[in-house]
Amino acid sequence: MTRKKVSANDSAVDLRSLFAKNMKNIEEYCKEHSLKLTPVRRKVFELLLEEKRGLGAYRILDLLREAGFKSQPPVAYRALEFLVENGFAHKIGSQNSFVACTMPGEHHAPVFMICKKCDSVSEAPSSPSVSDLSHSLKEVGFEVEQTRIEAEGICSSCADR
Amino acid sequence: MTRKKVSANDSAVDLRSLFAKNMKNIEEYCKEHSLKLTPVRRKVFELLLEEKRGLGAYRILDLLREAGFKSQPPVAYRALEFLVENGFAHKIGSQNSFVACTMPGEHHAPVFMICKKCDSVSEAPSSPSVSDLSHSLKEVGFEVEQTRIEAEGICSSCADR
DNA sequence: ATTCCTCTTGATATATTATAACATTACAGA
DNA sequence: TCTGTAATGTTATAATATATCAAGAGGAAT
Repeated sequence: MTRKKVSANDSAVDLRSLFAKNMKNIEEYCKEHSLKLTPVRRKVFELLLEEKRGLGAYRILDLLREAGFKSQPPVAYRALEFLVENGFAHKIGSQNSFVACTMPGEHHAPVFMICKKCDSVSEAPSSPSVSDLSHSLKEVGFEVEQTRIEAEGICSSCADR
Repeated sequence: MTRKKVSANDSAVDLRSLFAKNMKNIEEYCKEHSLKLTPVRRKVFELLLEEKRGLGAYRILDLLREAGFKSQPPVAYRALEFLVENGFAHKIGSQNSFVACTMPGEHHAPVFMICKKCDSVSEAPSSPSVSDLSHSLKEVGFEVEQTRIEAEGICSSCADR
C-alpha cells in the first residue's frame, strides 16, 4: 500500500479549503432553513473550526473579545446553544467543551475520539455498532432517542510519536 | 410467556436485598484491595444506591449534612473521586451527576440509559457493540482506552404509562 | 509506646461553568 | 410606520469544582 507524502503546506491548504467548505455548508443550511447566522454565531463556529481541541465557553468568550466582540457570558452560551441545537456543534460532556460538527443538520449519532495526550477531539465516522447498540437497548425496554459516545485514548498522531 | 406478578412490597424487598448485596460487594472489594471505606465514602455510596437518578455533588452534600456530616464541598468531591476511581460509581457527563456502579472494580465499558421523562439513569448490560466500536475506531488509528456511552430516551416504566 | 509516615478529613477561599432576568436593538411582515 | 418576534446587551447570581493548608487518625517500624 503506497501512500502519497503530504507536505506541511499541502495540509495547510487542505485545512483552509476544508474550513471554507464547512463555512459554506453552514451558510447554505441556514439559508435553506431560515436560520440567522449572525456575526457572533458565525465567529463562534469559526473558532470551533479552527481548533482541534474542545473549547470551553469562557475560552470562546475570550477569543470573541480578542476579535472585537464585547461579549458577556450569555453571548457565548447563546451562540453555542444555537450551534448545538442546529447540529453545527457538539458539547463534549466529559470536559464541558464544544467542538464543531461538520455534518450540519444531519441527524447522526456522534462518536468522539478524545486524545489523552494532545486533547484533540475528533468525530468518528458513525459506525454501525451504534445502531446495534440502540437495538440491544430496545431489547431491555429502553427507547433510544439519541446517543453520545465519548472514547478516550490515544490519537494516531500521538501514537506515531 | 407467563410472568409472575410483582407486588410493590416484593419489589421493596428486592430493592433492600439488592442494596445489601451491593454494600457487601463494595465492602469485600475494599477489604481485598486495602481501600478504606470510611464513613463519608460509605454514606455517599449508600446515597447513590438509594437514588435511581443521578445525584449532583451539591445534592449529595446536602444529604450528607442531613445525615449529620458537617461537610464542605471538597468532602463530597473527594468521596465521589474515591468511588469513581475505584469503579464504585460513574460520573454522568451530560448532567454533571453521579450514579452508583454495581460492578465494583470490574473494568467495563459502561452504557447509560438516561430517561428524559423521569431522569432515571441506569446502566445497561454491556453489549458487544461496544467492543465493535473500539475495533472500528482502531481502524481509523485511534487506540481506545475507555468509552463512555450515554443514551437518552424513554425508559420502560415511562413508556408503559 | 513512641515516632514517623501516609492517607483522610476539616476548613476557607476561590476558580470555573452556566443561567436568570430584564432592557435594548434589529429586522421582517402587516 | 407600526408591531411582533428574535437576537443581543447587561447585570447579577447560581451551580459546579478545585487549590491550599491545617488538623486528625491509624498503621508499621523501631
